[in-house]
Amino acid sequence: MASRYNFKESESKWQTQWAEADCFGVTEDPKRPKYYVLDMFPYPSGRIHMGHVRNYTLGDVVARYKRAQGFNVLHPMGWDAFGLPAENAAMERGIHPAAWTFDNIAIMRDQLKGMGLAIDWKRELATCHSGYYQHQQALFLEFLKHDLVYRREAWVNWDPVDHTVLANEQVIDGRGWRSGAEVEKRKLAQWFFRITEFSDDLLKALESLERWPDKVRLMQQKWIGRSEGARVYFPVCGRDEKLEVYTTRPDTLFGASFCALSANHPLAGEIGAKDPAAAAFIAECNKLGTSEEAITRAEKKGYDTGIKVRHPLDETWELPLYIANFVLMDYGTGAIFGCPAHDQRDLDFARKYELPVTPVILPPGHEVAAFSIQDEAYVGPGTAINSRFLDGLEVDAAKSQVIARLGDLGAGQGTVQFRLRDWGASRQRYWGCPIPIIHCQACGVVPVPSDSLPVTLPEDVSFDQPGNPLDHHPTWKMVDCPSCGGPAQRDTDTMDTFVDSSWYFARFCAARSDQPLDRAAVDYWLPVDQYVGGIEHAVLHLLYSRFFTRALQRMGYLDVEEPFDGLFTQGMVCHETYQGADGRWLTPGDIHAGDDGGLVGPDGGVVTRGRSEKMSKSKKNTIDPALIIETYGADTARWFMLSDSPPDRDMDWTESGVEGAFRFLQRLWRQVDERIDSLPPAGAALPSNLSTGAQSLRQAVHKTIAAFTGDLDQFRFNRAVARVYELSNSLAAFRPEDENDKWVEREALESLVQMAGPMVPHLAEELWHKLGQTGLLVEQAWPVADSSLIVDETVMLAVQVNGKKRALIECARDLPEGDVEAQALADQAVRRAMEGKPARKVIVVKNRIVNVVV
RNA sequence: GCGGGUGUGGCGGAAUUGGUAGACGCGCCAGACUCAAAAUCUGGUUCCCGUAAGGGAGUGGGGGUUCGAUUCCCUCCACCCGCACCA
Repeated sequence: MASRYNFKESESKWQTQWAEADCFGVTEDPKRPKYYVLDMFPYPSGRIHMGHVRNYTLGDVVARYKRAQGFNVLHPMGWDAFGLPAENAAMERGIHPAAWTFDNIAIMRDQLKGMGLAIDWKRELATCHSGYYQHQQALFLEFLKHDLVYRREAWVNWDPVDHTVLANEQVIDGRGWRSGAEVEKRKLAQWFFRITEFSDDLLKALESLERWPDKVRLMQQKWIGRSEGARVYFPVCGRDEKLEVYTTRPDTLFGASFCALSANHPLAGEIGAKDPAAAAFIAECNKLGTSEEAITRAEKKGYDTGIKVRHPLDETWELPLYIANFVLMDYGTGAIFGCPAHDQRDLDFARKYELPVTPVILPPGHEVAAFSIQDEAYVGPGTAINSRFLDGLEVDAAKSQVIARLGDLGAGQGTVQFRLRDWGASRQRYWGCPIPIIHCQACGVVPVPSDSLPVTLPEDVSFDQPGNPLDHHPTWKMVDCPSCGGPAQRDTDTMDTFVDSSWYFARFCAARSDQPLDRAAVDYWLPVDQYVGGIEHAVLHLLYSRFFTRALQRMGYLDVEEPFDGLFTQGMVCHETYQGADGRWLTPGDIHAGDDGGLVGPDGGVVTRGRSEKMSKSKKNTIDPALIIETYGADTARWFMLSDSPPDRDMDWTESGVEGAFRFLQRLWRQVDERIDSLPPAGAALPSNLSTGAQSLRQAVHKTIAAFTGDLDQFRFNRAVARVYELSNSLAAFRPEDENDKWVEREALESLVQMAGPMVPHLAEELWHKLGQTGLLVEQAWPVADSSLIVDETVMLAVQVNGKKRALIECARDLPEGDVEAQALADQAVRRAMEGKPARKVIVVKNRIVNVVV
């Protein structure tokens, strides 16, 4: 009687053995090729969710596979542990953020260990630990020394209820995500990382990231947003001042009919100071929501300042100067010239304020006299008209001509403009890395001396009033100036948590070093060979990390430009959604099948089945991985994660799918269990005289090894899983004819177990030992296919007549074309389909297909 | 609005990158085992006509290139994602 696989016993047993043998602990070894596999480290929110399970299963397959291939594999884990939820927990439940965070880490660490991940836990780190952030503070001061971080006044999103700055991502439809208050724009002194120093580099190097998804590269490219154009200076009438404007269309300069300032432009501020109506308009602009709809719905509005500016190429030509709500302070110079004929916004604005619309670019095939602008601006190519010395030139030629002329006159020059802005990293929060700066009335900004690091967070803080707890703390910020000894104050802001995650991959190389980075270790391990995580970090985290790596290289901390050589972005884990009659979301655990085949809720009410969506608390369609692991085991969860859906696509979590995965693992166990007593011993030599059935099973084994290996290399895990099923099916159908044949059964079973190893490591380890092997499977080299076995001697060729398949013929591999053609034409079904007509043409594709054209 | 992606049986998906469409799994159907159920095993399962042999249609719709198209081109539709007043 076949017994069953006891996953509970087995999983904890092997986890213990791997840990005791320190299988996954690594050190630098220059003699061996290294492979650094990194999974995006989790935020310790409380418990692991299915997204983590998918992410870490994918990374673990790579880590274990590369390890079996002989690489020295670094696969670490840590905690992205600073952030708002900890402060929210403190406010809502009165738990200290540190206690909440460390409790969560303890729970989640156990959960991850229960997944059987091949991780070097000795390198574990948490960004909220002073042992980590002290080095971050040291790096910050290095950045400051190298002028890669600086302080300036900046417009920020201000939540007037919570008294704090919000990141752009925390502003939803113009309102603070927590308070719901309308966000205002305020000017505050903030620390900025000089990411724009590397704009060009960051953009150009995207091309070299061949093992990144195109999608991510494209998103970063758009985000960096390089454009070529010109700075143009418009003299302001009655002032000894010039208005600087950025444009990508200097060729349309003679079509200008106005200039416009952003409401936050310094000149607008000056004007507002004297002109109450202007001030009111500016205030209105600043209140305007930043949400999508607010922007698309907002009417183009302007305020005529009454001031005139002179055209840079004609001092007799005066243009009105407006303050306009659609001009962004963040882009270019915060001021534009308007050319209504060739820009839709400018056209809308010109129509509203009855400004002239002069076409200066003539579309190909049009006559000057017959061409005019109606409701749509013309943005296409053409030749310059109404443009004096530019007339007749194509757009590109006109651009370079006008830039040359502007240069001669000192009225402008060609420039490259980026959309990317410096990274504002100050946060008015408690649970983050303190900025190691002291503000002294006498000395100004003074860095905290390195021997005074770390600047640790005070533990006795209260969250009972809005705003920054560090600022409210009675004593923490009060210090003596390190420079003059006078009374001074600490910077009470903390760093954006994206700073924490911008260098953790490098810290993992020597996680206990007393320096931020250990040069020998980073030189050995970096770059990360395979990074695995969600697409949601396509821009922010992945761009910041690329910037940090460049900055660290410049400062001599490491010598790579790109942190992540290969990037894989996994899809989301989805589940069906359920709603009760009252419209409330119901959790899958409360749903069961009714008698009539429909779904019934907890109270017996009717349940509507909704579309499958990303698992989320709000839709209540989450499945707790802990429950799955408890019921089916970690290997089942891992196996199901890898089956069916390609890893980069969203997948559906279904109960029946999990059960299917569980069934297969049990079947694999049975296949070994039922045969083990009659198998030859482990290590026995290949016998001669195998039956044809055994020979073809051997072929199947080696073909599978070759294909499976290729699939793993390409992240095609779902296909790799299917190949294991196929081989398992072949083995199940196999009947050995004699003792020799049983050698092949052993070979098939051992190969199956080895291939399954990276995916379902506990079961595979168990079976490996059941098969009589003595060492650990994780120490076993990856199987290699015998190339002489993966080529068939005969092939099945499809024969088409006029493109329709009519027959299958079996031929010797590489049979000459003439022989193949003869065999095809002799086939009964082919002849019937040809209806006695002669073949006009016969196409033979070697070892693949024959097409007869009649 | 701009950019990108996806679309194949009841479902998840496969198809050697222009060469036998539907591998593998889920589900379903039938059978075996069982007093029975579960588990397991065997067979079947794109649709239509046909008892069958066989035939026809078929990869979101329409058109094209080709001996041959899920794959390439044009066009339309649906859904998803990213960016969004970027001058």
